[in-house]
Amino acid sequence: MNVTKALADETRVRVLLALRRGELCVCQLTELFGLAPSTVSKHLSILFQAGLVLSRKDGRWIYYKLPGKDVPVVVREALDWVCQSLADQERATADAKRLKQVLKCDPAELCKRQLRK
Amino acid sequence: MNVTKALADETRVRVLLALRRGELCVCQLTELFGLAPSTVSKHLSILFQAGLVLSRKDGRWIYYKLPGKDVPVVVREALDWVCQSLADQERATADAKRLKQVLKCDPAELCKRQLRK
DNA sequence: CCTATATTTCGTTTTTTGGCGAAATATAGA
DNA sequence: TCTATATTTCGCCAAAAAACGAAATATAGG
Repeated sequence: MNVTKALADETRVRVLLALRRGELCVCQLTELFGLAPSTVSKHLSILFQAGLVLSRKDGRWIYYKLPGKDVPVVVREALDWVCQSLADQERATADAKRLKQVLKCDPAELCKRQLRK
Repeated sequence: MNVTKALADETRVRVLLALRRGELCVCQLTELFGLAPSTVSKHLSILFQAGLVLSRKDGRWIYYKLPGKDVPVVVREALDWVCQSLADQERATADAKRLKQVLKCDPAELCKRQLRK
């Protein structure tokens, strides 16, 4: 719905930057940020409503990714801005590093780990 | 400080769009939005901290304006995005119309009117 | 058709933000 | 220097947003 409000939360910007590498499922993002799955899910739904991400269901997993070129100009420009201007901030670099570790794990393993908490 | 948070509030985006025409003082913006002077002042300080506006003191009046080209890329791109993508929304057009009326009044008159409330 | 499990939805609590009015600050002009 | 006044700062309250855990939903695989 509202793009500016969707971008206001730091976690949501971090999600967008993490998705530059390619699609990720909820448990991978949950692991990356160290938040509760329900919290991450909420953030994703806000990004989705704003048109800033797309989702794809694959069995029990739901993958989120950045949209292609066929989106409203507001969304396209917003994403370009985030990716170009906010990408080289401290937090983003740390996330990129941590994401590499997360990607080494099988999503199923991540989910089990999260259940234990 | 934080550009995304500064853009999250609708009033603050309206301020930026109103400033496209040129500088405005606090009482003019106060009149335009129908909010308390202290509220408008707070919004302006948030925009200022984010680097999205500049201010100039002229006697008892303080004028705010959009910055020129010599600002960080994050700020420049954000402003371009707001002005290009958010300018033609219903709210913005109504504001532009109302702003013309406000500009007809002497700032001193506006301030007196606001004191009476 | 069960069971396990990935994600979402819901209800609640905590934190953040936006709003106002009153008081403080600063400046113009008598 | 005194007064009027444009803006900001401060303290408070209400509304919005973020976080969590528990319960609900949906699907894979026995």
